[in-house]
Amino acid sequence: MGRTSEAKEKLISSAIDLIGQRSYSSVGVQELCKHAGVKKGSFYHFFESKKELTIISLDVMWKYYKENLLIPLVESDLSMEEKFNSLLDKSYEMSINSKECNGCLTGCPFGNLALELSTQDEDIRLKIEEIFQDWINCFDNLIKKSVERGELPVDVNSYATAQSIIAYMEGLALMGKAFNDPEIVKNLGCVVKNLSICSCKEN
Amino acid sequence: MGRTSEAKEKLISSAIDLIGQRSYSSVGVQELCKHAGVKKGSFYHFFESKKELTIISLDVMWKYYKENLLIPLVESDLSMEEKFNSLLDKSYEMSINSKECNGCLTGCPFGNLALELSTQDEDIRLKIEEIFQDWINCFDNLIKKSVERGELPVDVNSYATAQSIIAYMEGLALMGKAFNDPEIVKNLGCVVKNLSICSCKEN
DNA sequence: ATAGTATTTTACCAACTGGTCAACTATTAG
DNA sequence: CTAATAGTTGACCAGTTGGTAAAATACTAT
Repeated sequence: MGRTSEAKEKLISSAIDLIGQRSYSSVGVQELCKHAGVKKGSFYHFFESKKELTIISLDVMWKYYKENLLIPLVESDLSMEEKFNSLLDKSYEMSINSKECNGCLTGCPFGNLALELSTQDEDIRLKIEEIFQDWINCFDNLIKKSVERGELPVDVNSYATAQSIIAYMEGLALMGKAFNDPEIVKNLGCVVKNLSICSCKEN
Repeated sequence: MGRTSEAKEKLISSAIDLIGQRSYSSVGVQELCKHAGVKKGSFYHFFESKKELTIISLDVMWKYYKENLLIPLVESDLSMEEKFNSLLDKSYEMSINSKECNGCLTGCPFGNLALELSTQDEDIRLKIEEIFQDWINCFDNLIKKSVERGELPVDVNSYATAQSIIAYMEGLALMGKAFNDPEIVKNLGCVVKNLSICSCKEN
């Protein structure tokens, strides 16, 4: 009953766009509303706060990334090395695209908000932790399967390796953003395979 | 002539404290002044803007880190592996300390501001780029000397390796902060030596 | 057709933002 | 002792912040 609305979806995608390109605190509710073509009253009809919208946006982004990139890749019949190479390629491609569209690298939205807000907002930190945890589990499974297939020695610590790879990818995104240079993301990408091959043994 | 003042130094160290623990945009000029015990008028007597204070604070922090940690370590007679281990230990120690004092990991002040502001303020991004560049050059020299001493094969790309190590350290700091867990910094630290040993060959 | 409801709109709030300015005061070199 | 100067103070600015509340409106299921 009552009328329908696209305001909620429009606000979520505005949040993804604007906060992704800049930061949480540089984007106000006002600007979010203007960008979405929605009045402030409607904002607070659908969301109890800017923080709630941000947490929902994080979920939407993660779900999208996972379903459209991660899962298809994990389920492909590429070798583990090819899978990580493909992921790094995508990373590079997104950097190039970001620079063309916005003039600068926006980096990883999860890493961005992790560094901006982890010390200030425990709810947002927990959401990001949950996302990273899910991400780590994906890679952990991928590496375990790779061990089963004999691509990797049996004594690798798959969990620590998964963590390391994500840490390294986040570090790459950070350096790329700091230098505003997609080539950094490309040139350092090759290291990932070594991380997985020779890094984390069980102890 | 005229009177002397400690206001400038007090404001710089307040900026290092407050912005380091939270973020650039969550700390206002007002709070900075209150923390430093200085009136707003004095703030703008010494700094033309919050941004200028931030850039000066970045310089002060980097100078301190370089002179008190990096240079002594580079000039020590430890092996390269021991040097990086020592650096990671320091990183872990600082995480532990940060958690005890503030209840959370504050991470790397350069990485924090890089992700928060790189897309928004080109002057601050350039200052951070300059700092990272200096950092990379330090590690590059260290690795080159290590090659000369025969600790590393002659075909390593010292510059790319230096970049990778810093990227990985920043990634570690990010994950530690996101999980609010110093043990992440510790457990993944061991990977750094593999990065330098088997990662970046010239091509 | 209409009752009920989901959404939209507008006006509003106090607190705070970064920044300005002119008057005032303490100090120091000559 | 004094004049020039460096530093301090508090009042002020316009614009913005996240958030509220109630009335108006458009839609939808019956």
